[in-house]
Amino acid sequence: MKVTIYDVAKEANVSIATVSNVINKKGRIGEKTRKRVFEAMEELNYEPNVIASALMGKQTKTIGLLIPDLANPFFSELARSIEDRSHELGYNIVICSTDYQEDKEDKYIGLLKQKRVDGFIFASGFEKLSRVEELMKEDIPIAIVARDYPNFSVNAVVIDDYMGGYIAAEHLIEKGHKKISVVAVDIYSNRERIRGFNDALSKHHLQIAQEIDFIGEIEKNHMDVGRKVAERYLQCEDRATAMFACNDLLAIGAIQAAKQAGLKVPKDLSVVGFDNTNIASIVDPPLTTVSQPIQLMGREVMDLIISVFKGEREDNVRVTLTPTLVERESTSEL
Amino acid sequence: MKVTIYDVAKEANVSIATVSNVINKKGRIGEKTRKRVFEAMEELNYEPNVIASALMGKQTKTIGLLIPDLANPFFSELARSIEDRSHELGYNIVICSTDYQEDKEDKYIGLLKQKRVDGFIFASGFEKLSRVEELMKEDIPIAIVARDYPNFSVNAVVIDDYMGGYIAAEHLIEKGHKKISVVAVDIYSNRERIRGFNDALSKHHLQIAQEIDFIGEIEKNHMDVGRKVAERYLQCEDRATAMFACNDLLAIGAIQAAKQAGLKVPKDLSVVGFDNTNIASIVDPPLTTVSQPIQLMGREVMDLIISVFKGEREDNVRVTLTPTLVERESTSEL
DNA sequence: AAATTTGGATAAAGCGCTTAATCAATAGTG
DNA sequence: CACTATTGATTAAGCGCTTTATCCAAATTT
Repeated sequence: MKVTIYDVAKEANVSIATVSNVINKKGRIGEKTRKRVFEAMEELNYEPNVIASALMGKQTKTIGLLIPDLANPFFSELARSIEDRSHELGYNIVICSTDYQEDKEDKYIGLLKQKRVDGFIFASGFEKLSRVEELMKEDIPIAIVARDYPNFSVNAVVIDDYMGGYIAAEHLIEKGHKKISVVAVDIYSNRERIRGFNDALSKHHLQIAQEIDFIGEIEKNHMDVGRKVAERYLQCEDRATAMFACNDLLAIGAIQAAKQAGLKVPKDLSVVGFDNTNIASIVDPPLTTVSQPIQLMGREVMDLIISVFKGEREDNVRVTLTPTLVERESTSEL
Repeated sequence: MKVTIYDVAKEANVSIATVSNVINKKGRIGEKTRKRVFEAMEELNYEPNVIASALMGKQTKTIGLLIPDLANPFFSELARSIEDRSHELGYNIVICSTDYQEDKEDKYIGLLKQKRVDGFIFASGFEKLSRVEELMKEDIPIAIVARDYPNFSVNAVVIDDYMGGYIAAEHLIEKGHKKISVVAVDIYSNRERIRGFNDALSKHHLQIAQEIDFIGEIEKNHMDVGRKVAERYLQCEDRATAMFACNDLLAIGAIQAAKQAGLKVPKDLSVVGFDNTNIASIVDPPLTTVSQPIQLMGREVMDLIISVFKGEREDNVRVTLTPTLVERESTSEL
């Protein structure tokens, strides 16, 4: 049988209340009693039942993490960094991949609420705020990462997407490019990146070479999207000499399309990506890309939600991190 | 305030036992009462508290998944497939990355036991069986995936590593290669793969060109390992014309080393990888690799552990899946 | 010496649920 | 019609813990 607090109490000749107090470092306990209790716990190999204490209103020490797709390198790296920090702080995370589908979001949130997770971290991919608002109304701590909701007061760790797009553009402009097109799927952060990108071009009296060609549905495989879109761009006469892809996967797809069309990257076409996932340095040529500080984001968002638990910090804080350009070999002078 | 089973009972004018019974489809309940209870639940927006029912000995509907590193594509893809199946079956998984470190394994197993997960899935990376045996002694369901322990009776979903190595060798031999070296880190499945590889070579009166050069510690970054090892191999006179890398990351590292040395892949050096992760088709040239059926493995291991919960299947089943060779462009005729 | 404080422990209620035991009322049987 | 089954619902105990109120004895104060 599982050993309970009763067994420990009996073994140590004290009441269960005392054992509980020893464990939680609460109330006054004599030195010898404390020692006896510890010995009894050791002796019996006692492991407190988190379930039972959660039922009494304590934390479950578990946090729900919703991401679009765990198999996507950006999110698995982000999840890993959140995981690391959560373990440091004594929490576990349960990860759910939503595939950008609202019914899945609903289902997972429901499941996790029933399990009384201490809070939720939402990573990107949410267009609708209603669910978040609902949770906030129920006083369930939440934090958002890698996704900004301007005009909405919520705990969030974000990067400056606008700036990310801006520096991508500046890089390309510096290299002398004038005809630049954009590869993106239509989600919020990309719209911000494009806005920044556009503004940088405007400043230099340039504009995006082609109408942005969003693929209808947000397909699971961004690489295919990148390839298809880039193919189309490359077919038109007077093609662009550079492309800005709103994430690394899209960029890689674009590079593949270029290669297939017999173009050399970066000689014939420069490509800059976004995210700086591990694969950016794996591909050939290594990708010039706007780097998101993934490690830092994970740590920050975890710390943020923990501080909410503790009531330490003012609620609804927005932490903005800055992206940086990592220059590798997929871009060159025109 | 959170709405409880008591509120529902009062609203529906029945006892809490009745509410519990309609929720769990147990005992006899009249049609009208059932309806009234459902209406009350709907009305009050009732969500059963999994914590409380877990305390009564029911499942937590949560499974612990231990993997070496969530940021490694093979494992994040595997985790994703396990996650998908677990959701289909109404479970959640909590993922822990162990980095091949025993103290982390211990810590996470302890944490998850306190949280009363229904079972554990161990994915690869475990050299020691003691912890697994301990859990089995405590009657905690476990299953192992992507890691074989021959001579040990445990629920496991594995691929035939020996065969994987074997077909890799045959492929290279067919292409006319005679001088072949092996890139690997020293973990169990790799030793099996190499054994199969070796046997295939022997059958053709060949042998591995170079003493296998295991890097001491299992570094986090397999790509670096692959690069370093391959560099060393390529420096020696009479270098091999082909390499077998025991996973895709190692293979990619090897390819990078080859490129750096001014060699063309596959013209000057053929490389075959192992795993067939998503990155295999991303890199340039696309990787010829031994494919593990990741989707299937995830699904099978989940189904396996569930069947243990239900006592449906004989305990300690080993499901062996077969790897297949996916030929892409990193290998060619000599 | 009596009154008060205090350090150290306990009894008991309750968290939200499940379930075995029980019971009331109706239906079925000879 | 008396008696047993059957149906449908309830009572109450208990899962393993936390916590508040309470208590007792020894130490301190007056």
